[in-house]
Amino acid sequence: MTTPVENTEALLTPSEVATLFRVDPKTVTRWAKAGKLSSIRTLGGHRRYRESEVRELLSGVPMQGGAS
Amino acid sequence: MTTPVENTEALLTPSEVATLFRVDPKTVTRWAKAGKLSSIRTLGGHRRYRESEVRELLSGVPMQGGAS
DNA sequence: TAGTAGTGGGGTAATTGGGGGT
DNA sequence: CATGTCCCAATTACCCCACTAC
Repeated sequence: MTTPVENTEALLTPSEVATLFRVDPKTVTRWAKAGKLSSIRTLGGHRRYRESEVRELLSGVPMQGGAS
Repeated sequence: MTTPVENTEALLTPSEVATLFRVDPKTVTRWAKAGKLSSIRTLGGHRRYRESEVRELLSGVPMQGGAS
């Protein structure tokens, strides 16, 4: 709340997301490539994922915009 | 390393649940479709099952307050 | 600066999903 | 009605090595 310059969203590493979904870290990377998961790249090229988004996906929240 | 993720429920793969119940993985899928078993889908469409729920079922004490 | 763990990238085998039939 | 097995296509898991993160 009173934290200065604090707009940082909690980020998760590929292995952490993989543990949450009970899948392989490589699979999480695949989801990011497919655009199914928002990924933030580090300056070195590694990916970080938003904890809030991951939790919504785990909660069974349907994807937005997707209609058929 | 810090572990900001602690709200994690242990998940099981279809084959693991099938092994525990001594049935075919397809059968576990049937149970999920029938709503007899809570299932969490991966972003690729594969199902993951809650270990706690499976254990309750294996114990012969099905959860009545479970979310569908 | 060095060292260990994790990650990215590509490729291949195993598992899973869905429908249909016994 | 419930389960096991067939088909196929898609997704996932594990193999390698090079680079990043801490």
